[in-house]
Amino acid sequence: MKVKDEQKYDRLIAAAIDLLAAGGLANFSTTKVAKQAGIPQSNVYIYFKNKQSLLEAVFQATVHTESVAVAAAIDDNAELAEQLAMSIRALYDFALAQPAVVTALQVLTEDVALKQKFALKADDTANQKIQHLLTTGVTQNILQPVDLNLLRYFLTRPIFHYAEGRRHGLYSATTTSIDELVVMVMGAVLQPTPFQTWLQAQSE
Amino acid sequence: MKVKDEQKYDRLIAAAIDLLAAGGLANFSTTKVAKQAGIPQSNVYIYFKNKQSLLEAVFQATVHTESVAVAAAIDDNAELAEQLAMSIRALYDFALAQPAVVTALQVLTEDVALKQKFALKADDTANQKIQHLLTTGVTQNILQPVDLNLLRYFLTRPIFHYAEGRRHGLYSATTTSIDELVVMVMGAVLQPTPFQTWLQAQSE
Amino acid sequence: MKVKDEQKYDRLIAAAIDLLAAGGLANFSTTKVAKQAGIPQSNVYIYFKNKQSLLEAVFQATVHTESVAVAAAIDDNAELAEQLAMSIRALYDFALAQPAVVTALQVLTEDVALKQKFALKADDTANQKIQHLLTTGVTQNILQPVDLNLLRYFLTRPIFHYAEGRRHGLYSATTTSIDELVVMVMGAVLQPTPFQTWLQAQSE
Amino acid sequence: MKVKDEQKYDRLIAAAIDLLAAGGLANFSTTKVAKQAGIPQSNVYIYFKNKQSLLEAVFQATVHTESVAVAAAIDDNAELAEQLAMSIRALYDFALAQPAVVTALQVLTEDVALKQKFALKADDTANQKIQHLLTTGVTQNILQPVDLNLLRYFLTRPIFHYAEGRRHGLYSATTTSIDELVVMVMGAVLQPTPFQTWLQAQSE
DNA sequence: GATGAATGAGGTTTCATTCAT
DNA sequence: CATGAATGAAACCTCATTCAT
Repeated sequence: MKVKDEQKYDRLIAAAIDLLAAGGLANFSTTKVAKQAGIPQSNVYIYFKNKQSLLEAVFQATVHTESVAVAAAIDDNAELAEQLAMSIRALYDFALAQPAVVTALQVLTEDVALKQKFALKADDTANQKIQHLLTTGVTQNILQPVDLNLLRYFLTRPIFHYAEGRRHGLYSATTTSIDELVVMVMGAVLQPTPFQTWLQAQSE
Repeated sequence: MKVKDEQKYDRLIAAAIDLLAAGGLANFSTTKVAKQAGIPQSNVYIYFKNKQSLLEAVFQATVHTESVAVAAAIDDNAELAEQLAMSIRALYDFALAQPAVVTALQVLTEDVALKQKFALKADDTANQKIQHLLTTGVTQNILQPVDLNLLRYFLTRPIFHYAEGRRHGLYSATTTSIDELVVMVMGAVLQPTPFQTWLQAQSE
Repeated sequence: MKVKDEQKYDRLIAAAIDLLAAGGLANFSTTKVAKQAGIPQSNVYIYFKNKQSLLEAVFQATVHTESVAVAAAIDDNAELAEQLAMSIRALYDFALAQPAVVTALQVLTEDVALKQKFALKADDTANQKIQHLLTTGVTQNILQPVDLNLLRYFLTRPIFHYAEGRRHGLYSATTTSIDELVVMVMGAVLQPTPFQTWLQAQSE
Repeated sequence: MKVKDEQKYDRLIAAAIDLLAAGGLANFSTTKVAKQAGIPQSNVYIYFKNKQSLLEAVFQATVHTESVAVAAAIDDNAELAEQLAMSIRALYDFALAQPAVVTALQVLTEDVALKQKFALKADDTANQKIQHLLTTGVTQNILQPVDLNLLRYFLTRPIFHYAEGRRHGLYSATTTSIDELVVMVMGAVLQPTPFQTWLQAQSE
């Protein structure tokens, strides 16, 4: 089942991302993916076992792309809180640069029927780095002592939402800036005292 | 579109909610809705112009139910910050009590293809009450001075996410309590100083 | 089954004519007729036994309207050939004045499934007058000695076709005038010698 | 849309022609076509993009068949007027030999909703030949100086009408012969003088 | 491995007609 | 008589998946 022509494989993934971003899961079909990729319909089943399997691959690909973009933007030498702020801004930039990837990822993550069906690849180093950042933050009493999934939720979903809102004109830089969003997210994930500290560091 | 037999209308809405909650938009069909409601499929078109129109009705119904539940739980005499905290808890209770309604609402709100296609009914008084709360909060420099949509996002989505996580075992009361979630959300939406004030009021 | 509210009856007929003219039999339905007439769907079955019966009534109505218009325009004192020419021009004027009626009639007459299912009302005096004209013409060796139906075909269909062509820009007055069409039709229905005579009378 | 199994394609076209001839556009459906062709309904969409596209293919096929039959019967060495007379008789013979093809073509040509939606294939040589005949006739002052579409109308529709009338008993050889029809059509399309000339040539 | 063909199920919508009120 | 509701059939079209070449 694996990959003779890697170029076609990639084209299928890319087409699937575009399709998901444009119409959501409800309008997603192997037929459309193949057409968009310029590949015969039945070829989808050479590269993927079935529709579900294709979606899983899309999930892995988008998570990975996003993690890499975010991890790359983090300065390891900065304060932990500052590293988080950086990750938020990086995610925002990424969401503006690659809206389809982000939207596709959101579609897949949000879907009721697929929820938690997808297992994250354990060996994604970029992903691990971010995970490590959170663990450390909790241990050092900088971050709220809650489940990492919840922290991650606050650090991603609102940013996706805001980025999409900006792209579609729901938000504008004047009514709601990215700086304000960063403050809000930091206010949620940081413990009160580190939050104050971080705020003062910002205003200097 | 005048409806005599309101009972069937209601059954269709209820069936649609259940279906959306169970399978998302991708697995939603008028055929299934009708079957679930125990009604011939073509009857759906007596009560609704088309599929889209049915979804719109579901949207209105779920928004309304949720707004009512939340608005009812708010004590008008409490401090504004405290009213917000109440609304968060009310929303959480509602999400646990009526998970299907909340999930259906989320499915409809989150969908790429439908996004912002649905117009909120302007005359929903429960909804207006919450909107008013936010406006006042911003004017009085208690809430972050951002677009009301973004405030509302923070005040709903994370709660839905957490409630669903609790229901599915992703979160448990010991690793992450609702109290902690309330603090996080308040940290996001309140301005730093009112946040501090509110925190102290909590610990007393 | 017959007609309490004659106004609604007429509205249904008129709506049916418009519908047939706009979309042909393939897009004709009792649902659409009722909607166009602003009348509840099920009311169609008060005024007409069924769809077929409604179409039959439309047929009678359109044939009658057309016959009256044509018959009224014929000068009984003119030469027989000239009377025919008048009828051609009258039909053309009528087709331009009431395109929907003419098109609906054509749709009904041309349809394979209905063909010759409709019996012409025998008591239509306007219709009888034209029929009489043709009989006389054949008897007097002015018209070609063929079946009256065929004469009538030549005296109507090409005119409908031309009128519609004019309305839709297929023909224009400069490339093909109504005068030329009259000559062609007269050339078809008149016997050669009367045709020559008629032609000379024209040029004087 | 490349077709391997041309046999099924042809069967679909043939089934469509029969269906159109039997019931007109109003009773035409892909379901029925498929059933008549002995093929699953969804297979229609392997060979044709949609219903409209199937009808277009039927149109091309019938026009082509008819043009070929007519063109083949024309003796290039005969007088132009005589060639036209030949084409009329050829069309009549064709209409008797292949009534379904002719009726289907008429149904498609006459329909209000489809009118002028179908583009004639420019590369149909048989069709071109007839068109050339008409152009020449007009240039040489043999045919009436009108739009070619109108000439073509007179040279086809009445013949179809007559042939169908014969088949259904509306006309019989004794009341109205094909010879008489030829004279009528020639009287319509020829200019008066060539018409006289042609008539005399006939009686010799 | 690649591809066009095949297929049966399912989806949305419209319809003609009937019925109860 | 008028009308909204009801219904089952049928229409068009798309899909996921399999198969033969």
